[in-house]
Amino acid sequence: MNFLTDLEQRGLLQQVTSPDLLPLMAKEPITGYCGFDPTADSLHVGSLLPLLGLHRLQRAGHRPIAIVGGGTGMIGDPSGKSQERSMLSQEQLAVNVAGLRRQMSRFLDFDGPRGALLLDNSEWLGRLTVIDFLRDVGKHFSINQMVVRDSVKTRLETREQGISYTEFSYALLQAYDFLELFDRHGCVLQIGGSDQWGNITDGVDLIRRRRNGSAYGATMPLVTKADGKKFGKSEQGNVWLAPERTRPFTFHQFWLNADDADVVRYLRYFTLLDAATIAELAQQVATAPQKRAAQRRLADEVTRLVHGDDAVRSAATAIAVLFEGAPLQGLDAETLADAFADAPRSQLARQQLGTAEAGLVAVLAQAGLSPSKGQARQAVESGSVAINQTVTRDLQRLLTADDVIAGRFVILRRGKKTYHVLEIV
RNA sequence: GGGCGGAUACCGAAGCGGCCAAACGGGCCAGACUGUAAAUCUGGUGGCUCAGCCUUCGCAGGUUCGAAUCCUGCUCCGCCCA
Repeated sequence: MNFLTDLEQRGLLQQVTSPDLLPLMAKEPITGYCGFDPTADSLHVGSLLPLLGLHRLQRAGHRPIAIVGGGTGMIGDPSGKSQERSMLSQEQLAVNVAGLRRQMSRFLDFDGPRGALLLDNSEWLGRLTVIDFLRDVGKHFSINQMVVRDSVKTRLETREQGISYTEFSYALLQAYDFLELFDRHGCVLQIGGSDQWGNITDGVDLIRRRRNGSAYGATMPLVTKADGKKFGKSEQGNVWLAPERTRPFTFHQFWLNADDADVVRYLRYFTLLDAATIAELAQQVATAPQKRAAQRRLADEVTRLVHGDDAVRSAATAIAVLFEGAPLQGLDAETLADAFADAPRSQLARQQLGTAEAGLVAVLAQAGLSPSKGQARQAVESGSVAINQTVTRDLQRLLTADDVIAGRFVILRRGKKTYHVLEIV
């Protein structure tokens, strides 16, 4: 399917710079790019949209280029930021760039005639001299126009924060990136979030002025939530793509917990499922919301894209155990450790089993499941504490060898979903 | 500089000599319900060796059998007057 039509049908097309782009892309394969800021060593779910954008571009027969902004990352994009960015050190930047490259490579196919490219713009920005930049790029930009741009204007209006000359110049560097890619790789398209519109059109304009060339831009909408909260946050904070930062299970849960009002849109945005499949799932949201078929599919699909099949299977096991009352006893140590990978863990000496040190109340407090023994006691009395998924209200309960499963674990739970893994050593 | 009012548990806010670990509301935790949801209802919310004991009501000292409550000094915060 045509790239733009696909985006449009998914509600992913916010703006396009020119109607000429659609026929152009229908006629021949083109090269398009998207840039990613290395502000951290991992992307988060918000970046999935542009990343999948490149993936869809490639699927539609075009060549994608992903840029990791090693150069622009040293400057900081003022778009959508209410205050001046703190500068990253060179070393941190290098670490971040490497992290992003690793993640992005999952989404792109680097082989073949339309193999993707993964570039770092410090390659050319690092070589650019100030004088050349001011003459060749700066000359084409009007301060008058730049100061009325929202990203700049809001910062100019807030007197305390203001904007530095450095960040003010960011748009020019991004425009220069586009020009460079146009020259080197014949890249004629830039995609990005809707907050990138201004930066993208700057590039398009620069290419026209310097090369008399035609280049295009397309933006995708900001992801919103029906309840008005910010997308991409879980209770633990940002949802990252890096498994070290956000465990695959937590990642899976993030999508599984999508609101009914959001889930169909997310299926269109974040999966590669076709329209018919999504329509069918939408039907199920309407008729049998309690089954959450759409949420399950969404979570599985996105987790598969980001973490692979194994992560989807592990998540299924963990869900069965954590929420659906599947027996723990049959599980081997590895599966068990995996299912509870997110849970904090502590250790208990095997010889303490059956002694006062292994008293349930004491262990709960020590493990941090309850802030104090007094509260641990209340939790036990109220029936909110379970050992290996079995509720006990016995304040005198001692953990014994019989409680140890898979040879070395005791799974403690307080409330519905606060777990702690006690490892017997 | 002078006058007045205030400082209470995570937050807001009652209490003004014993019945105060401290009303009430919010938040948070848990239980029921449920779709691992929302709403609702119920319970809990200083610590412990828990029918008892210990430490808390801005800080330090005092009066009293007994103080969050009275007195003195100090710190900070509001308002009013110079």
